[in-house]
Amino acid sequence: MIPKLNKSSLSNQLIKIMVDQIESGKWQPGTKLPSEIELSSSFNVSRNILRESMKILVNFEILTSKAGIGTFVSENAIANIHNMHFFENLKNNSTIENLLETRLIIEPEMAYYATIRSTDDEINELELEMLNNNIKKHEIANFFYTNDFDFHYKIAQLSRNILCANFIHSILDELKLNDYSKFNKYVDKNIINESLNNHTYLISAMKKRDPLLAKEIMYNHIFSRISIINESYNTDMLLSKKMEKKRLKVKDNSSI
Amino acid sequence: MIPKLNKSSLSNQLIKIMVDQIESGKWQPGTKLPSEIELSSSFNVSRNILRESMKILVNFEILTSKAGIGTFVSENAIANIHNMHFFENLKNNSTIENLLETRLIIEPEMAYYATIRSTDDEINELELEMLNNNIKKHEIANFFYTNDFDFHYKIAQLSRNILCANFIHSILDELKLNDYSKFNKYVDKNIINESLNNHTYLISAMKKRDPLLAKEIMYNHIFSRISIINESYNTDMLLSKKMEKKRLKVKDNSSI
DNA sequence: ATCGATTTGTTCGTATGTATT
DNA sequence: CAATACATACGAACAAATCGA
Repeated sequence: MIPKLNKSSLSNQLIKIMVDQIESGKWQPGTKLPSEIELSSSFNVSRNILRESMKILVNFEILTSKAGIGTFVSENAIANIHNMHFFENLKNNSTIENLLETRLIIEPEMAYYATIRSTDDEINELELEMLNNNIKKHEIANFFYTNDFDFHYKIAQLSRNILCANFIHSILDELKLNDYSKFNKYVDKNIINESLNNHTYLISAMKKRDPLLAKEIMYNHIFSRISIINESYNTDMLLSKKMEKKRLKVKDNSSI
Repeated sequence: MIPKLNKSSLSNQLIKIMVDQIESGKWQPGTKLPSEIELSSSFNVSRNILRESMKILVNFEILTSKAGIGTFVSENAIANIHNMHFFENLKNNSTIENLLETRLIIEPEMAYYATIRSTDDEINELELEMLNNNIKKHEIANFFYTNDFDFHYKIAQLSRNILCANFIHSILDELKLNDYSKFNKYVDKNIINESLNNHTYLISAMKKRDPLLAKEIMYNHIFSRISIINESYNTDMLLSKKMEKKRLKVKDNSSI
């Protein structure tokens, strides 16, 4: 039941052609394009199909159309083409190594900023939701990971850095889609409980308003999770990070 | 000569409506939509307009169309809606504080990974380009910032983390667009030279294959740049980061 | 200020190719 | 094979916005 590949519809080909025109500098930012009728005849397609392609580029703000005047290459077309490529890579070319490594880079900082910027009420609410989810996971282990991602996304939101929060949201989504099953394969009760303890520990750090501790907990939390997957896959992706870890002085967690 | 706001074209309204349908759960992932004819008549628009809207959602992989079968809500529609929102926020709702803070979060790690993953040839090439750009900047100070961004983007590329590299690329683009002039306003010869020294220093750390040093240099480099802007704007955005800096032990740079 | 030319925005009718039954 | 349902694609037309004479 695998559907055929799209073999690139006409409008997709048109998009590529037009983006190439801009990237190659033949269509400079600010210049006015030929009219839709001219373009459609020169591309040898109907005006409707051309419009469908242009609508997508307009949506990315690579082109801008003004009724009665014409269509222009937008002033920041190149930046928006980068954005489009970024978006495409996020969907299609993201490896699990890249995704996990990105979490390791960003999420500890999210914990840091969440700790210094969230209100007491927000922390309490986060704790409540976590406790509720912990109860649920004892019933259905599968649900645990969904909630785990939720917890991480909420931390990112509390950081007040919308960009990074959105980025992490997309990263977590992508992990859910690509490797949800693989994640679950290597999970047992002990790991779940360790993960939950980390969450509890992190919240306590936030309550103490100790951002550096929160950052460290988040780092170790994600790192240990990656290590499990890493060992299972027997890859060497994070070997260097492991070396770094030895050089970090890790605080004593026994106080909790 | 300011053009009127679009007052949301028909297709834009349609996109919003359809995304709402999916986000609210009325259109579940995997379900088949009514045919284009039915939809266009129930939305009271022509088929072409409907198709223009659907093309955009198909492009985001929120919907998928199969000729002869129909259009479906894609299985990972919600994730892709997040991506779409992420993309919109990146374009429209990114503040300079968010952008700069994101650089401070990610770029030091990019320097870290670039140091352990780039080849000797790549480092040499980077150095050559930097030296060439340094000569140029002495002639036209304005060009300096473009080249500065280029340098930072190349470091990110060398990290081999495509996701973060793309992200940083978009961030840098956004900064160029939004605040290029403001950046330049507070720049004098001394700052440019300090910046150049940082770049040289960073490359030397990469050559020594000292990732932690590279990371620290990058952090301090971006931090000091932000501080300049920060002081000029007299905001308190990075107050907490300043406090943290006091707690970091900074290596002695005199060896260079 | 009106008119006409140009261009995008929108609609309708129709034909074709593809998959299901 | 035939009938059906649907997306894909084309062409002609009108509406609305804009600009210049």
